[in-house]
Amino acid sequence: MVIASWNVNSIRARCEHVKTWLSTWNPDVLLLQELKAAEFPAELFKPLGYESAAVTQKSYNGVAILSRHPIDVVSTTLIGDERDSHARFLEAVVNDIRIVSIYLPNGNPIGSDRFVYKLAWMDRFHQQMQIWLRSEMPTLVGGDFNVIPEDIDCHKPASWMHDALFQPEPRARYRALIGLGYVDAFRFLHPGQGGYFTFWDYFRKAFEYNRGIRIDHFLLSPGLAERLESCEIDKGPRALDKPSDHTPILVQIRDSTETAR
DNA sequence: ATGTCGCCTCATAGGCGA
Repeated sequence: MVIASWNVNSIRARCEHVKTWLSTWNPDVLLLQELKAAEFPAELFKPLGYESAAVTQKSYNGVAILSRHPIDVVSTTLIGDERDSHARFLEAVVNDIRIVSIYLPNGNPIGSDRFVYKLAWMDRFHQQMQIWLRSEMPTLVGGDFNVIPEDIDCHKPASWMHDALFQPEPRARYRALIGLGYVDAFRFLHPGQGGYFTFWDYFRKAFEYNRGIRIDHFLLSPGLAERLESCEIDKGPRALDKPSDHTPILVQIRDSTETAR
């Protein structure tokens, strides 16, 4: 089973890119973030064989799950704060795997209310991740985590020193998720390898010089990590005309019936 | 500080968020 994730920075602006990419790769599941629209255009993807579920709000945020297989939506909100109205979380079950699409708060500037919200969101997320570990269901969380996990996950640490994505607090919280037993799919299969990014700024020819950051991640529960086959970043869409500032990341998961090698 | 996108509106320019 192939599962991909892509922050599209507006689904309206990127619908042609997404359709082309789906017909090229034919993933079983595609997680989307930053829809930036009140409605998700589900009908655009049905002719390609994808059903969808989405959590949306006007102008900001928004997450979705596209799938060739039936989607059973479990939750559209993150636990721990009923007043949190941001569209950043969608939990579903597809093919006996819990699949979660997240758009973690950016948190800039440091020290602002938005930074406080980011840390609180990560604390609530940690709680939810802990609860999931107690269930039988294998879990995959994918999306824009807005966290640069380590120094090798950015082109030049000095350039990100004053950015919320690179601060000790969110990075410690990301490490704590790994501490629970979750596996960062890309880093697990490509240990110690720098220069692999999922986001490049629109300005200063950042993509041309590969000045980027790795902030779109897949976290796999321990049992699911044993079935991890591959994890790759597809830089292709970032090179297109009118691109998103992010590019897709893909994981391949073996069927649970297949025997381990 | 700046760069560049995409969204929205006391809308065709400017503010906000990223």
